[in-house]
Amino acid sequence: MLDIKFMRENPKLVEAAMVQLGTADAPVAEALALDAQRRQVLQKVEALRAQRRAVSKKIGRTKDPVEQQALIESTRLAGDHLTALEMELRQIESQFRDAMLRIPNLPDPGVPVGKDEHENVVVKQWGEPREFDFTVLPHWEIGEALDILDIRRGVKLAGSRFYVLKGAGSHLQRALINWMIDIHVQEHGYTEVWPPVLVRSETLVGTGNLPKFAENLYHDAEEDLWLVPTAEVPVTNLYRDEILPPGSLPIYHVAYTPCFRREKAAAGKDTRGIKRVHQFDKVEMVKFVEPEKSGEELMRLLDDAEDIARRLELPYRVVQMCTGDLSFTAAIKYDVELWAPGAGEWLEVSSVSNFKDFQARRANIRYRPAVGQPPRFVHTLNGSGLALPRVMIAILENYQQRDGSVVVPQVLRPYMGGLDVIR
RNA sequence: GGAGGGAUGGCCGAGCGGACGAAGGCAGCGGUCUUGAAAACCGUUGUGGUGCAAGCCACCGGGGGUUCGAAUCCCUCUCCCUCCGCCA
Repeated sequence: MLDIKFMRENPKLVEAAMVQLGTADAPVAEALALDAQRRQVLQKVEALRAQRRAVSKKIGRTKDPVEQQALIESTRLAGDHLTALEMELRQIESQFRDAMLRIPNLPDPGVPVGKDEHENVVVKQWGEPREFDFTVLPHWEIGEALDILDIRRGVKLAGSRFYVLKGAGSHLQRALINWMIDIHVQEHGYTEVWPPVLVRSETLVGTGNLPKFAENLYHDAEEDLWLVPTAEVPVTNLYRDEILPPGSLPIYHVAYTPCFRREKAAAGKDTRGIKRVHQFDKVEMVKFVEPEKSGEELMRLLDDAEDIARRLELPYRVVQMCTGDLSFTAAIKYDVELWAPGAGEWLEVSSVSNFKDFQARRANIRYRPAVGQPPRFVHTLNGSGLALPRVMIAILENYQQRDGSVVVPQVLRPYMGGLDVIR
């Protein structure tokens, strides 16, 4: 959520930002009009309430029953008027809030301006794609041949875009999760969290997934609970409606969760393999920091994600999103992409964003800089560290050998009982 | 799932229709005293909205209602506790 005061003072700037984001349909003008209306009605309501309070106090003090009755009669009509106005105010406020919740975050001034993903900027590349002296296979062929990935049976159980890992495939996944969390906790300074993966609507509003992106989420109507699309949702909301005491920041959390995405919009895209599925696993990093620090914290968060790719010795590149490809909530965002030789493409395995105070406003997450000082909104950031199925794809495709076996990355071997080759 | 009891400021806890943004205690902060500290004493301490400002308004778990007036009465939701049932 944007700061309404900032919007009032800089309407042109906000409108211009919406054009850059390619979301000129965002209800900025509507929100501003509702805000003006809201304040107008609010002033009337407050004046009437002040008046009512004064009369009521007088009624309480009046001893003479006749005089008291006269006062009650005189103010009854004003009361009805007030009730009507209050109802109007409530309606305006709810419309106002709804409009505010549908306006995206403003891009950081440093974000390259661009129309869509074609204008994203590759800012870094690490590692050399391996040269193969045999025909490289895509991960689904490698996985099926080794009997560690069973897509057909996954589909039997749950439908398209579901899969089953088996034997060393399952073990590799478990190893990756444990190893990644250990690195982030022991070497990057994060505190581990194991949150619920079913959450309430308010939780999803806090991170910006609702109200706008309900169609991408799984929802249990009976209990009104939602399956999280990422650990970002429960972990960011950990401190919703709280004022963190002085000295609390920065807070770094890392969490593993399964992630659930309906991806209705993506039907028909990336249908082969496990690149785009409805349920996947992910290790996610979330930071809560002071506003002045979020810029540098973003770069460190990005490096923490890259570090995982480097340790796995997987070639990767870092791409900065242009304005047109920025997510709804991010002010600035980088993707880490692993090279997948089998499919011949770069796979997004991490999306590292600074949301500044956008989520903090929605979720009402504040901190007190020092005793006696007023609270301020924190800045939130997050990044995958990393998304499992695509790391799995990259490992299978990069580490494949002529005979169909797959070498286990050095760093994972202690987590796989010393196994060095899956065959 | 069934029966009952609760939710008040950072914490504990009073208030059950008007004098309550809310007694009292604790904690915190400032001060007096002290070589320093403790004790004692005095003072002070919530969040937000709105307005140029003085100020005004809102908030006693959330939302709605009754009333001239609600922390207090009614409805509803959420959460917590006790007992029974069920359960990995």
